[in-house]
Amino acid sequence: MHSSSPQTHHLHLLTPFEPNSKQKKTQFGYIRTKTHHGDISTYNSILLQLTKEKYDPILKSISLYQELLCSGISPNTFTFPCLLKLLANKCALAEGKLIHAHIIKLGLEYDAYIRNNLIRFYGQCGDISIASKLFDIFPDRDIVSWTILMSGYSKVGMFRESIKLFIQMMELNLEVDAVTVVSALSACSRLGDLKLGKKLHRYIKIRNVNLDVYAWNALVDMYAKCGDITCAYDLFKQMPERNIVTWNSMISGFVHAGEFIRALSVFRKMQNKGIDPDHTTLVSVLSACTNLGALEMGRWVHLYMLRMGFKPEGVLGNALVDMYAKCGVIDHAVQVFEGMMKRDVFTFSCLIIGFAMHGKAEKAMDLFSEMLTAGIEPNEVTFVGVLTACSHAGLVKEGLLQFDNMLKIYGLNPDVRHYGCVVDMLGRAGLLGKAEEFVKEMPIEPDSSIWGSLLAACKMHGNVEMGERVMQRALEMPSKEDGDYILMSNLYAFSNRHNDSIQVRKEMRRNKVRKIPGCSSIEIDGIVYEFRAGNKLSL
DNA sequence: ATAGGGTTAG
Repeated sequence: MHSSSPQTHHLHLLTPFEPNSKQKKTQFGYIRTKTHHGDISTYNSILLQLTKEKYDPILKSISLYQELLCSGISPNTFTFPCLLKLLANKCALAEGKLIHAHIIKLGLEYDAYIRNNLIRFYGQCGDISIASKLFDIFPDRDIVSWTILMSGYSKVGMFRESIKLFIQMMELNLEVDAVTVVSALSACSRLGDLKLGKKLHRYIKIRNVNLDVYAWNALVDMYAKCGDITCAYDLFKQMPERNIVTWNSMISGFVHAGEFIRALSVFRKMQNKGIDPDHTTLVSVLSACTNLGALEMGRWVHLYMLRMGFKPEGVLGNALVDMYAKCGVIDHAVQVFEGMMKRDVFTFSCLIIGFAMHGKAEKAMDLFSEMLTAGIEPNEVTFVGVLTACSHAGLVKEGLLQFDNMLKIYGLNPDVRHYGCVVDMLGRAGLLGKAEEFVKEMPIEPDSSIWGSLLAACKMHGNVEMGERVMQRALEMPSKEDGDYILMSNLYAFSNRHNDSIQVRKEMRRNKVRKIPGCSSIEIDGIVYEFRAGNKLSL
């Protein structure tokens, strides 16, 4: 692993700094001392301007700094925050360390702005240990230092550490503001720890923190991601001001909670308020459509995108491919896929799963090869698609090989989904003994879906003896599946053991296992309605 | 003149 940044070639520009020398030596020899931009404040304002540019003007900023040094001008406390911000955005760790040395040499390391920017710089560049060390030795850390370090931890996925800092602030009774609160809450969202989230919320109320729309959004998101969608929606309704992110958080919150109809209903409310959806909104809306099989609504999103000039690229493109693939219009999924400029592991995985689900195993496997050829590393989900394809096509040998390759070649640990695919594959192929053996030797605890697959295989091949054995194991599971009873009952019936068949049905009723009420959705004129068996149509 | 925050797919 090489840790050298791609900007290393600029390093020679940053020669050892001597503020008062008239000439600067670089690898290219002596550079004339000449002021191009006047005094230090002019340089600073140009640097500040650069931090606001859309593109990454790292070359420009470094050469500007270089020019400044060569002009014999001393950088001051206003120079470095801008410079560090520019370098942080590019993760130019090596250059930043040099700048850090310059800062120390100039004795500017005790400036609060510079210290905080250094912490931020190291945090952004992924060297969180340096960031935290700086924070620790910083005598005058303020609320900004705390927040910056919290963000640094979150950036590298150390959410517990991030929240630990907030708790420390609570214990020290330090002032917290809306920005600090956002950092803590978003770390909590990522952890999905509702208990912790509630604790933070209580503290926010006790301290009477003045919440702005960012903080409200973070609260809504925290409750949604931690599984309390009711509370999230209550806060959403009572918050004083909403923006597009608020709506997006609420829609994605409902999607996350599996409440797809309510997600679309919030989307409709958003439109009624005249708020135009952005990319993020459409991704969540497409996800809801995918899960509902709401093809017409999905098509509408696609048309809307075309009308508004939203390119089907990146996350949005992937969501569109997924929607078409799962809603049964595989040809459109392929069209969108082919129209995309860049395809990543998501794009490929969506289409591979799509092909596999449509019984097009060969296409799925071809696409998998194409993906590998393109140098895209597969992940766990890719293999769910690959194994599903093998299972449906009866490609047992290939499937077992791919299952083996997961860990051997790609270092991916198979989870219960993958084991389920293999059981399904062996079972469908009639290799019941092998399937049972495979389940016995699984390094993870089989769940009810595994037993279900095995039982389905027994039913398919009329193996009562094994079916009884499997059923026994299925009944040991904490959640009894109605499908298992029905499979077993049908297996008996198929084998002319009608009394046993009736017994199983009776036992199912005795154990109060009911077929889960059919819950589905339909679209009428592109409006998605949900209905449950026995219930009235409800929006 | 300079520093900290939110939403997105399989």
